[in-house]
Amino acid sequence: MNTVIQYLLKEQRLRNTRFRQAILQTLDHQASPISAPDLLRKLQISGYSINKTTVYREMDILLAKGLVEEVRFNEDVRRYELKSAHHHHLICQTCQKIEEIAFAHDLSDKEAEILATKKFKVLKHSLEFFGLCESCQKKCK
Amino acid sequence: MNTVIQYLLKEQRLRNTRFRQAILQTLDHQASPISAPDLLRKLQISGYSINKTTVYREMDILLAKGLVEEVRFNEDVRRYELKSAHHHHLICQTCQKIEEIAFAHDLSDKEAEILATKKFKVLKHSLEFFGLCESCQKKCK
DNA sequence: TTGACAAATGCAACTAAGTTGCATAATAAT
DNA sequence: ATTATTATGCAACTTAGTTGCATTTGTCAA
Repeated sequence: MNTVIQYLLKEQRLRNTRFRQAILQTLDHQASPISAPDLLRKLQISGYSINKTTVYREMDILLAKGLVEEVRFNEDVRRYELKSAHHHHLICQTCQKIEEIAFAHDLSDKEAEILATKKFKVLKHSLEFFGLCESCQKKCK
Repeated sequence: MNTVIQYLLKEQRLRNTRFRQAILQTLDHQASPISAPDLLRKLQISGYSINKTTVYREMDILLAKGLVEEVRFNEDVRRYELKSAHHHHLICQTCQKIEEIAFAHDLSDKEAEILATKKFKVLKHSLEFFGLCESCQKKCK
């Protein structure tokens, strides 16, 4: 299995279980953030007889250890992605396709301004764009 | 009751019912976005014997008619606020206090860039800041 | 290698948000 | 007042997420 993942587990003192491996592998191969229910289904289809409690608890652990990041779009579910470079998303409101964007836009000046004027210490932010992807724009014409 | 609300209802051809009035008044007096369950509780405490189905359906209607806006923080509930000037929020991760910020930051250049490079037409965005409010910063020291 | 301890897992029962179908009540226009 | 339309209540439902407790599994030291 992925040696980077192996290393991260060692570093965080997390046991190297088959489910944890499978979850991290799946997240790694994922092009966009996935929800716990989707992850569960995906793993079960792949032959793992894993329980939903395990998936939810695992996401909590990985979040706490800083291996994954939680994002939330305009949905009733939380989504997760491996923590890497901080990025944002384009969410199509028609076909629900989610695309990541490497975002050059820097908000640290803004966050400094918020601290100065509002005395609020920003620890993280979320910035997501909702609209129409290229193919859905064409369909709507 | 508020004549602005009255006017909006006329304009949108929405019936002027006591529940709709109460919901709009409540939203109007709200300093930050409120969830449907909270809104329901608030109305019931105020003496309205209103059903949760009504509240949920009402929010759908007001959303569709463009009278309210839906926002979502890192929670399992949707929140609603009267649609006015577009603004963003500071959400304290310790005491959960939510503050609105009138945000001078303009993202339309960014959205134009996204259209040009990604062919994605942005219809709306969400930008929220999570961190520590002034008093929680002091407590954590 | 083995034994012991801590971490991981399954199961069942639970909470809470949000939805739906259908019957009834209230509103607005004529 | 009559009528068509919209709003509402109720009950039953779906789904995400949580919790307590019993059991299994991984890790590490002896």
